[in-house]
Amino acid sequence: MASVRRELQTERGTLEEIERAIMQISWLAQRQFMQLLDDERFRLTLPQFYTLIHLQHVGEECKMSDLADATHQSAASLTGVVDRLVEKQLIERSRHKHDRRQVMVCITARGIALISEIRHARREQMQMALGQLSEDEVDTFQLILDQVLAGMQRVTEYGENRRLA
Amino acid sequence: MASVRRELQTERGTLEEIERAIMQISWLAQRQFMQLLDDERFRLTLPQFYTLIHLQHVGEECKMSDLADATHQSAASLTGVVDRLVEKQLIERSRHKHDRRQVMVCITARGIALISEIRHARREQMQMALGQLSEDEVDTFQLILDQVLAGMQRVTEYGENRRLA
DNA sequence: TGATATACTCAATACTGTTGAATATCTACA
DNA sequence: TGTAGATATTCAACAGTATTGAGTATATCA
Repeated sequence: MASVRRELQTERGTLEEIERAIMQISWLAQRQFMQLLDDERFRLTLPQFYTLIHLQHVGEECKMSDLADATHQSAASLTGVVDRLVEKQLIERSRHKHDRRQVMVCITARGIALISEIRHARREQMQMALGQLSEDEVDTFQLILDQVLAGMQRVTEYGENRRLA
Repeated sequence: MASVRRELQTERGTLEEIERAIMQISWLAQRQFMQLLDDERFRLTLPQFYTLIHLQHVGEECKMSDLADATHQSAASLTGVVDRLVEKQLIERSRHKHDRRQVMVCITARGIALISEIRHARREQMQMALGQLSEDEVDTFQLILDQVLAGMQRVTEYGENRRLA
């Protein structure tokens, strides 16, 4: 941590370059993925996809509020997203057995199948994007990405804590 | 390129991990940045910001259709985005001198100042996200990111070419 | 001059995001 | 037991953005 701080003070270029690159990649990645998801086979939006994939990842039924936290959406907008996924029969809504205030959501077999199709379609794009990297670079990249992801999750938590204060 | 293809066939885990990490980082980065831009000081949306920052980057007036291409938005939605930026006096619209069909857009001093403020606010988040990386890792990360960005831009171009065919 | 191409905007519709209010249900305490 | 307060979710109203296709203005070329 200290090393980056120091570098930031003395030579601010690299960090700004990375910031710029991450922003551009994020924007581009979302745009490209949005277009892929708009294909007639899928007809999903980004929030719908990220909601669906989280449900597939946890593998069991999930509380609305937990789902909202995990996908970084407000409970209010998640309601609409879930409405549309239920309509497409990709997920199912139910009530918690004991606490009937809680709405539980679960991915269907159809939802799992769709995600698998999307991942397959996505692979072609990823191969092209990462095609110029050597094997070593791919490995290094993965390690660094994991750390960046962890760092970004810290930012989110910090922001939430600060909001409470 | 060949090396990644080969690895994909033999051991598909790494590439999928990277795919997952890039998707998560993109989603998270956009969400976090969205919240930052929603601050009362800025009140911008993501499309508005990326449009503004492209205008600042080119530094001179820019045709609507070029701006749409560069920011990966349709001409139709860009019209609305530009409307709102003009309303906030962050950019200005004018007509091309010779070809009066073309609408030219240019960032104002106020727009430049706002971007500078946003960058400054963003820096805190980035420091926290990248804080765990060593200096070497930061340098390596930057080099790899540039290649990934180039790769992703190839994907976009490929997609556009294929759409024409 | 008239036909066609180009550049952009507009209109209708769908989805997502925000806020704050409304509803239902649970919990705890007198 | 009954009721106040906490919790979980939805709803309603509104703004922004994406998509499509139609409409308008201007330019170009025969």
